[in-house]
Amino acid sequence: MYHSSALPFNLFSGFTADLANSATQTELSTLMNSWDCTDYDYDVNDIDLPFLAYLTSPDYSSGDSDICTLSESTGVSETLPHFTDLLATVTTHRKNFDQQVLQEKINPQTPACVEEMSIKETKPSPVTPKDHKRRGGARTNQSVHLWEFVRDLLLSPHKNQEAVRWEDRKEGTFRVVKSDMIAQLWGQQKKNKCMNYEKLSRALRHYYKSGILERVDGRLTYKFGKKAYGWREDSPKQLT
DNA sequence: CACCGTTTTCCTGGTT
DNA sequence: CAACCAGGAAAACGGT
Repeated sequence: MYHSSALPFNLFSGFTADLANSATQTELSTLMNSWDCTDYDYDVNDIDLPFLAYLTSPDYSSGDSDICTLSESTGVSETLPHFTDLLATVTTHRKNFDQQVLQEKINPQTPACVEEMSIKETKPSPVTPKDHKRRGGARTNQSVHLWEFVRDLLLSPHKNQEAVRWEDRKEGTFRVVKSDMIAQLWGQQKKNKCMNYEKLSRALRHYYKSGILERVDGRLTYKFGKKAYGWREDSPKQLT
């Protein structure tokens, strides 16, 4: 049923069957507590559990077997496209889940955020100089971080629209090709019509300090840092 | 309610 | 001159 090699972690025997059969978040959390994930880079949190469960389900396994076999000679995965697909699948399911949670949180009868959005849209407002000055926003309820968004663009050419492309895939360097486009895409994601590349790039620069991105020479060029995960083509540690 | 992390907004100054 | 880059500062906002 479950393909151990498809998951970016080692799992102990019997774990996956339990995982797939766990009905509630609490059950899943309890189960996860018994698993030591310290050996892996992947940072698992509760929200990932439904997707881990999905990966172990018959639904997932029906069409995908022998994913991510490792070459004995090179030690590198020979079926990387499958792994990329897998990551994309997990990402999609995660997003759907996030949307679902969001929808449950928002009572359609009292659409506070919709109201807020319409205010934002219909009322550019007679701003006083001060009002105009600071109108920040935090991360969205969709829980997608900017760097993950960029990573997903790099991994999903169909969404990408050539806004960003790999400069050196192995090094993790990438280049923003269309700065306006990527800002627009990010703005769509965050439902923020005021997003532009200036602001997006400032947000990217904040990642230098946390190690998610590293500085590299060259305009519009960035590099994934040690704290970034899921972007690698061959990640033996994850494939085990 | 306080605090934290992330992102947004704005800004100044420097570089390509 | 336009487009970027580097960061500081402050604020917004979701999550805990």
